[in-house]
Amino acid sequence: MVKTAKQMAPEFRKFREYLTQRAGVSPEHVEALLPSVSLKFCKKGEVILAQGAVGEYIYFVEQGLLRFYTIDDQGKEHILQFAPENWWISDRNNFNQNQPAEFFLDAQEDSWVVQLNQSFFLKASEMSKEFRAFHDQLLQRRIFQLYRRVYALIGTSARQRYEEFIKAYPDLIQRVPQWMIASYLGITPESLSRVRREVAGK
Amino acid sequence: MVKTAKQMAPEFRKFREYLTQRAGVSPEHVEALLPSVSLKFCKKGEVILAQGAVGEYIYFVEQGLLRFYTIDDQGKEHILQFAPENWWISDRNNFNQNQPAEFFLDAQEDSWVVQLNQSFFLKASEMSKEFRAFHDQLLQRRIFQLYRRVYALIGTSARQRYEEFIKAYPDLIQRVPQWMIASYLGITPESLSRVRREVAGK
DNA sequence: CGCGTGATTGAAACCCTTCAAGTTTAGTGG
DNA sequence: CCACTAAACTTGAAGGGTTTCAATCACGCG
Repeated sequence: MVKTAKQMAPEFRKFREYLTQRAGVSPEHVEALLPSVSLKFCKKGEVILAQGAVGEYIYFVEQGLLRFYTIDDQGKEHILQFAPENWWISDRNNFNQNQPAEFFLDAQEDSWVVQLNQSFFLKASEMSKEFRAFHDQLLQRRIFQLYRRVYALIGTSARQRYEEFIKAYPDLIQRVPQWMIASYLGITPESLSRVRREVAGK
Repeated sequence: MVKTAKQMAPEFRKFREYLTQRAGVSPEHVEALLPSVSLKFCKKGEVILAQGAVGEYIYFVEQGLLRFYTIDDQGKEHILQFAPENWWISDRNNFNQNQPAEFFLDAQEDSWVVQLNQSFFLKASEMSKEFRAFHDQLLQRRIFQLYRRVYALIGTSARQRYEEFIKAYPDLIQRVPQWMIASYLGITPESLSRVRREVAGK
């Protein structure tokens, strides 16, 4: 139930851990940075950033699952990214240029997110060489991941993409409805259903 | 002719301009950084980085046009990115993790490229706050551009993708053969030919 | 229990690919 | 500068993968 989840506010547990363990930021630096970020609870289905809005945050997922997507002229959703725990997500164009957001961001599960604004990144980069290097690598890995996805879309079949997906994100197939995975893969739910039957019976 | 182009070595003209004008790096900082980069001439068709190789550079295109692509099991090329003048390109996974490159990089025209290694980026970030901020934005813009491309691939038709392409990169259609544009768009050369006829006669 | 959402299945249609042939264009050597 | 050749582009016909539309089934939740 929603209230329950909300009562158990995670108090930046994962975020703290992430910064120290993965990014290598010293605990002192982390504590110095925490005052300038805020924690937000998002109920399942809540739209965090809407296309056309001007937001000011990048989000880090403490708990739960976000969904980054767009809606085309025919009203069809196209999912660009899932963001489970320990992921960063935002409409980066919006964030950096104060342009209206091109994509939507909403909560696929009840979630806790850390909201980070420009000044957090400026301060963190100023303060910690480790953060700087880590953040740089984070962006580069995302670029790389996206090139792989582009290749999958231009170079492989729906079936191959599905098989890669379940290998890469085995947990997600438990957590999101099939039609969203189809959307992520760039096919219809019907096609995914057929692909799955084919894959199962081999 | 090759020799001629080589004789006219551009001596970091665009690179210098780029760092001062676009990245906002001070001329003194630029001059301090230049000794640690090198200029390389690439003959049309030359493979700069091959899949499986371990490279150490990120490239900035002074002059010419590079092509970033992969080759699938059936020997078919899939172009992930064109890099004309003033573009940065590399197999970033390879660069950062010293992993074997997953993609190929070659010269589509006789080109001059600036080779930048890890230490350049470390020094530049150390030295110039402007470079740091700019490089960060550069990566974020690339991420954004790639999300757009993913959307185009999962959400729009071959025809729409082609029309977007000529709007976004009008110069490239003059400079690369049609079959490469088809490859970039994720369709066959035959399909692109038909799409073009359709678009022309409307 | 009934309703809504998600998953499956079938049949027809569609977009794009494949394969094969023909045409145009561009590059090279004489 | 022409002739020759290879590469690129176009066109057609057939085939395949995926979509669309419609109907049915399964399930969780009030």
